[in-house]
Amino acid sequence: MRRTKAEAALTRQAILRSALAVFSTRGYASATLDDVARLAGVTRGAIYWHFDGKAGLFQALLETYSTRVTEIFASGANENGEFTEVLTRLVERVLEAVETDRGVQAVAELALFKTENLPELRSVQRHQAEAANLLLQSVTATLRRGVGAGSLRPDVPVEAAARVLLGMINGILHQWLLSPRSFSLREAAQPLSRIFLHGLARP
Amino acid sequence: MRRTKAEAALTRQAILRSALAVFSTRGYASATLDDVARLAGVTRGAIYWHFDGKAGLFQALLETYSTRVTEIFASGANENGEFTEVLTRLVERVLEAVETDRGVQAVAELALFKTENLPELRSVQRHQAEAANLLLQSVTATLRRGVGAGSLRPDVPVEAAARVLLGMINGILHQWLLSPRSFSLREAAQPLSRIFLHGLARP
DNA sequence: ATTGACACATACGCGCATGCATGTTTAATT
DNA sequence: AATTAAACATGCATGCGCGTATGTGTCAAT
Repeated sequence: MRRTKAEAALTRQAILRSALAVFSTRGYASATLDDVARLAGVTRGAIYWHFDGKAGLFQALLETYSTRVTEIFASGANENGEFTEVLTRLVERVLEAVETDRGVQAVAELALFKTENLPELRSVQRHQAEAANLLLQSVTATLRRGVGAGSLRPDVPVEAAARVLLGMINGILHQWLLSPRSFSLREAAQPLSRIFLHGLARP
Repeated sequence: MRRTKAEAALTRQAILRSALAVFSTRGYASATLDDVARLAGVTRGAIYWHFDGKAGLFQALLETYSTRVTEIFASGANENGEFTEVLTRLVERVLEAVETDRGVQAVAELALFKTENLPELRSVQRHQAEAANLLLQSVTATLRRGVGAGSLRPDVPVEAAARVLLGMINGILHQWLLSPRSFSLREAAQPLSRIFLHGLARP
């Protein structure tokens, strides 16, 4: 059954797609590799060939979509313009990505709020924690630049403010993900993140 | 081995304490009833006598501590005084409870951010969702009263604002719980929630 | 004093998903 | 054309943790 390389890459993608669906509906612990395989139209043997067991599949899944989110953040942070506007747009970008892209949405749900701490997922968790810390440092630096440029009040505790800002995004995401999409992410978050950022601005 | 009623209640408490420790370190899925039993100095038989299996134990654990949190919320919401002050104090109360009480802390971690959606926990999840919705309605009503009393700007979207406020708390909690206690909850959150609430107040 | 229920301990069976060790076919290499 | 190895499928062994059934000793009541 040796398929061509293109076919192999295709089944790999199919496995990843199935894994996304199964993991996000059943959760990691309850999901079985057999479910993933059958949904992809293969057997567990294919999974063990392409990935390093269950944990390896999960990690590969997270990496696939986390790069997309980091791209969004990186592109947003390097924009120029009025300071508050830049951050507001950044928030909007991220939330829009989550709201429209089902893949990003499911992965965000898995990585942020369903992080089951099994021993086999230790390395995955460390990876996530590093990414979160990097993001915090990035936002902190952005706020610090805002203070330096004089557009924010000098007495703003930048790191704490960055935590609150990210926490706000996370919190909104949490609310939106667990309630059955009862409200629009952007419409709810945009004016209020503006309020918060406006509170940081110097009078 | 028929212990007296007092002794039985004691072992029940011991089981709950052990369950809290084991579930919060290993997570629900990875935790085993044998670990819980051995930590409590009993066997699995005792657990099955006092509780309805693994899911029942988990549910009982959550209920034990969730009542304490709802008490805090209820007591805070019925205070009177300047509107912004009341809400600020409420936020502070909740965060203080989480920061000081290890039990509340661990349960918050389990219930909010490690909610593994196994089929056996469906009823638990529904219970949590109901509680969250009730809380949202409560905060929304409080904000609406603030608008009615004229202390908040009339154009504030109350429900969205309530979501953001709760989301902010959740987000901060999330940050604080997963990072190794690298900052003080109250010190970080208090001034910034004040900023947000001040932004809602009418000029 | 005996009985019965209580509060567990012990023992058993059971399913189930994982990991690995093989087949088996076919594409690529020479 | 023959050999190699890729890309899986299949089968097997294994362990682990849950649920329950049953034992067992002790307290309370008659």
